[in-house]
Amino acid sequence: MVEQHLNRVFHALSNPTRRAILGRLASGQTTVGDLSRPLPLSFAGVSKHLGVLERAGLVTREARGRERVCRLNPAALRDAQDWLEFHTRFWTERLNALGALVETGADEEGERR
Amino acid sequence: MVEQHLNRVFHALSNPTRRAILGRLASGQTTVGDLSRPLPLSFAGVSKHLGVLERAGLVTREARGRERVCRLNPAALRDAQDWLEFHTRFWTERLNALGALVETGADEEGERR
DNA sequence: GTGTTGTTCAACCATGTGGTTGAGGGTAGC
DNA sequence: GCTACCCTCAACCACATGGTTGAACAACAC
Repeated sequence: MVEQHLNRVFHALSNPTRRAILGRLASGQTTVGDLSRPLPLSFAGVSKHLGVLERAGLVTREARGRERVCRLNPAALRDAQDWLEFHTRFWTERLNALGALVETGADEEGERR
Repeated sequence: MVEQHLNRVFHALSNPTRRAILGRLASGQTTVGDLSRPLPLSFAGVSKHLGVLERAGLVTREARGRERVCRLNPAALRDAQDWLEFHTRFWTERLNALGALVETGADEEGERR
């Protein structure tokens, strides 16, 4: 269900630490260790954040020896971006149309009473 | 601070009820009552959600008599959309570049060890 | 005035979140 | 084998979230 996916992606993005992790990952794949080194967080804390990002489909973790290599998956942002793009465009057009209506004397408020 | 704003917007969008409210609001301004009527939620519950959306700057509430009229503010989506657009583009380009590197025999993994 | 309606607020509850610590499982190095 | 390292998991804590109910307030209707 796409709704569920949107929930997860938006929630994942709502945390600055997780956005930082994504930013870090954008400059290349890394291990969990490298990822957590600069963060003011415990190892396990970072691992939890990665879990959230992974459940949202934004990153993948893959075992390589005793390390875990983390990679970005930009495709997972697609749904969220589509949602935002559609709605900003749609809303803006609607609001412009309403503005035009008001200017011509019609009263939009009647629509909802 | 834009970080703070992103937190709030993404968090506001991470809830399906709130996205439904936004969708409903896209077809015209409404009162809190009209908004909560079709939702399987108490009046106060909807009011709380509106508080979250308002703090994120996504909607505005304005008193009109004893009612509160809710309106969309599409501009507040701008930051979130910009963030997403920049990152999807940036990530995708990076990943394509890495793919090209790998194909030419260079090993990107050396970058982070 | 009284009563009704629209809305918020405060208090509460269950659950989720972001963080910690400590234990433990694999893997690498010797 | 042993030890050291990378990482996850389970348990815990404080606090936020999403929901409820009931009280309160402001404005309309009479």
